[in-house]
Amino acid sequence: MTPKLFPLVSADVALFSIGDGCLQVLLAQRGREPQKGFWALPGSVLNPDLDHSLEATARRALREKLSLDVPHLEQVKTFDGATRDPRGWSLSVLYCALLPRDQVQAVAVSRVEKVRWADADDFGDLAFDHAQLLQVARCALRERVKRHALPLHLLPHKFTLTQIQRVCEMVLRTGRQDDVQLDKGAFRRRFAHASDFVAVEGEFETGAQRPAQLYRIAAGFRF
Amino acid sequence: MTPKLFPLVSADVALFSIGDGCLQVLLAQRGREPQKGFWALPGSVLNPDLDHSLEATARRALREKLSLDVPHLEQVKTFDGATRDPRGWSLSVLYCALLPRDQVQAVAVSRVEKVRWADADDFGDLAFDHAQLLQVARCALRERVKRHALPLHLLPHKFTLTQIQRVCEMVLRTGRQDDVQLDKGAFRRRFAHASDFVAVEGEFETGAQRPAQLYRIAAGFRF
DNA sequence: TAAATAGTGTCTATCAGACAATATCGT
DNA sequence: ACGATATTGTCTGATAGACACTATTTA
Repeated sequence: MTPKLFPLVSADVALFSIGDGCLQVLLAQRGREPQKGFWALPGSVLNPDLDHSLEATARRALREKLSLDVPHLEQVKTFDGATRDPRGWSLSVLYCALLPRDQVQAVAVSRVEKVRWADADDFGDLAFDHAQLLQVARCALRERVKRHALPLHLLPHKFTLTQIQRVCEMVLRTGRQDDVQLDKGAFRRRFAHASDFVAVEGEFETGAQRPAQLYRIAAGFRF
Repeated sequence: MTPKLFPLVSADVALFSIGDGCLQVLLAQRGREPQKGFWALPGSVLNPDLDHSLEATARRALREKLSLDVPHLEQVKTFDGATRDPRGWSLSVLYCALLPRDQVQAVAVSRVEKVRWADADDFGDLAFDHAQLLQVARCALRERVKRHALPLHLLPHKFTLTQIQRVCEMVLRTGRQDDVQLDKGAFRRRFAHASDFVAVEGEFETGAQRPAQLYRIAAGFRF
């Protein structure tokens, strides 16, 4: 028998994806007290017998509850204090993950928890201090893209330059109405010498227009 | 009697200052097992009865052990796992603080712990995984200055533009030998419209040269 | 006057935003 | 041909690095 956990240590995940033309985040409905029935970020309490690290705790939460495996999980910030959880002194490490929607069957597969996609800028009330956690993760994501990092893991395996740009615009938005428009020329110029992604020679996205070159994430890319 | 802590939760602080012409960090010698006698970042185990938050734990550590109070304490990253501390599953939140040397009497005052200033890029072996913690804090500090944030809290109350520049160069260095030289003109131009600090009218630093205007941190400045 | 450092000005390469021009598809 | 979007090119203003020049002190 392992000793009782005190303080309460857990890992929570802000899992972002693109859907309905905007940035969305995965929420899970709490199945037990406290705050049963409230929506919250998916997460799990540390199990020292199973988890070598809190990142492992986060991965286990996604795997067990959502049958989901994410490539990159990044620590965002730690939230702690005596009053944030009614059970007492608690600490939660917030992680951030990005997934292309076509790799997320979570909503369909999950029988353990009720889950839904929420607009990343309009998600309503959440359990505990999770609204604050989510806002911090959302903001961290926006700041990274502002610093010219590319959220390529929000895109499908193959993608066009215009698709990257649209995704960046969605991440940069601060609300639903906001209309962030990046300049096409400037945006493409930035990647003339970058190596985050590479062209898939001979493959194009077709449509009622000139075909668009398809790209894929370069080996070694993180974030 | 409070329940026994499990996992072991603590807060550690990387306290930077300028001394001996380089960026230094404050180390404390461990006074008890495990790793007694090893040098480590100052820190303390969470005491739920005293600490409302882990930042409070960090402040308490500085206050109790070093008779020190810092204005700004910033969370850097959380380190955790089953093997980083011989006592078992542990978690430590790393904080970063900046202090002008003339406000640090720690080395003289402290009778609780033996402390010393170490070169921030050459600090030798440390207890537990503290060498890694320190490297992460050091790197985070460098990145912030690279992004044009000013580590004004490393400077004395009043300072000259050249002093800011020297401090930035020290922070940007990656090692002792490295010779980062910022351009004076470009450096000053950056702050023509900035509001991080303001001139102290009529006050100058004198020497064997043209007197230099003194500045002080503007109200509301963080970091 | 010389040495030292403060403070300012100039030139240029680079880059981002704005926007125009051209290319290549489906219909 | 036309509409739509991809891709490329041009112009311009802002900015950073390099470096030179002037200013003001002590010795």
